[in-house]
Amino acid sequence: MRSASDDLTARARIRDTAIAAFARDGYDAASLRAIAREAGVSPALIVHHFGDKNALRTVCDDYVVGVFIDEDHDLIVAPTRDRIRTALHDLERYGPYIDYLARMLVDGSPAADRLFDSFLSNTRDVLAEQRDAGMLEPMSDPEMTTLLLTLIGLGPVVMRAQIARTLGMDQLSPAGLLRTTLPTLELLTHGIYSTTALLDGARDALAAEGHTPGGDAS
Amino acid sequence: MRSASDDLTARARIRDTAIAAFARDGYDAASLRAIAREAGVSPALIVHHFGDKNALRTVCDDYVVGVFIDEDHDLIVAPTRDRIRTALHDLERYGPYIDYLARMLVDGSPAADRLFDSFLSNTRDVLAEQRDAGMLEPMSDPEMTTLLLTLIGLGPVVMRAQIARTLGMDQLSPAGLLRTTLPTLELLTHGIYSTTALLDGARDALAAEGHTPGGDAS
DNA sequence: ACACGCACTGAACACGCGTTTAGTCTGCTG
DNA sequence: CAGCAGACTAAACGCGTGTTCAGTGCGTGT
Repeated sequence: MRSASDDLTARARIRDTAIAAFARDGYDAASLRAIAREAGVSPALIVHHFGDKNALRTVCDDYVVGVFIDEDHDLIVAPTRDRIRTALHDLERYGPYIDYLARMLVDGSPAADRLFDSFLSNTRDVLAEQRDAGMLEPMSDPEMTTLLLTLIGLGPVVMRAQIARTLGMDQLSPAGLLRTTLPTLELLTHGIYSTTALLDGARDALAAEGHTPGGDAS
Repeated sequence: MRSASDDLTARARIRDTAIAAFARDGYDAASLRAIAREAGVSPALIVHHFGDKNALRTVCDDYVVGVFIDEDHDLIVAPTRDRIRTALHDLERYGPYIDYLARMLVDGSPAADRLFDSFLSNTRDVLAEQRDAGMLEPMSDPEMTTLLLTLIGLGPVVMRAQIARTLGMDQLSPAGLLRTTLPTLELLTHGIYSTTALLDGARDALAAEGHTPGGDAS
């Protein structure tokens, strides 16, 4: 388990260890001493390389953000035939950082904001692309729908542990992904309701509240 | 600000203060001393009443779980005309505990498991009811869809801060709720895709992987 | 060979933490 | 009134934390 990381510089090894520790235990509960022990260095060396614990966190944040932002990844929406394969491949690449990402998103660090915005605009781009291709239903509030879809993509990431417990398997394992794909796509293409009664009712109710629909039905 | 809680017993005041502090700062970062100061008591009194910090946490967990579970609430799925009103009312009731709930769900405390299971089975019940009423599209994997819908309901709760930042308003405010309702219902009744190409593609791809659909198309 | 720089360490420091202890005050019960 | 019980506190204890400090050893350039 150590041989793989022996060739890394101590600085990189500390960073990787810290990312794992922060993801596993949370920022507060992960002590410099524990990280140092795990990385095979002294606590003082961490300070020597990074300044202080908070700076180490920032470096980890930026690194993880880089992993998720660097390349164009459509992790979130609409896997088609070959996308499924790439998703399975991406698993290995993103796997170690998923839990870190989850903690970032709820802790509300500045880096998390950047990341969320990036996911959001990625969703927006994919949606625009699909709209141009004539694949989309009209929607009353495209921006809000974009946000909604981003949340739907991120929800499983953030609540990964709960899903794993419920499902009896990791949703981010190959098997879990396969099980998730079909119901998700069904939801996105049919919705779940065969009647528009609920939607119509809400439209009426909102109109009665004096609410005017937000966007254009493109 | 204190007059409202002066009539509470010290024990209840400590519990309420602790819930707010845990929600705001997280369990680790919220110190007994800070909670005590905020509640106007000595740290020792907290120990006197609750035993230790972890027991205090358990009491808070149970209390919050009770708030969300006690009564039948369909916070998650399908607001229709009058449900919108009750949702707005529920806001005040659940508001103070939303952030606490969010932290529970990602920290993975045992109480969170109970809560998640309760939400899940609530979603399942609502779905079964609607299926009996003939309102639902057929779905290939009902249990997985139930999980998906629960996640969709909980996602905005857990990532409340990100949404508020993106939207420029609290999504759990009346205005935010109104803005969210319509796009959500649109998604649930139409989906977003006007073509079944993506879904069909995924079905083919999954079949090629040797995957057989999970549930019955009821 | 020497000196400089840099990765690195062990020991210590101050601090805040959860918790304990010993004790005070108050209100009730006999 | 005595005495008990329980709410409540000030002070202290031990500990683990992030951080600092003084120093060691090694590799490199001169």
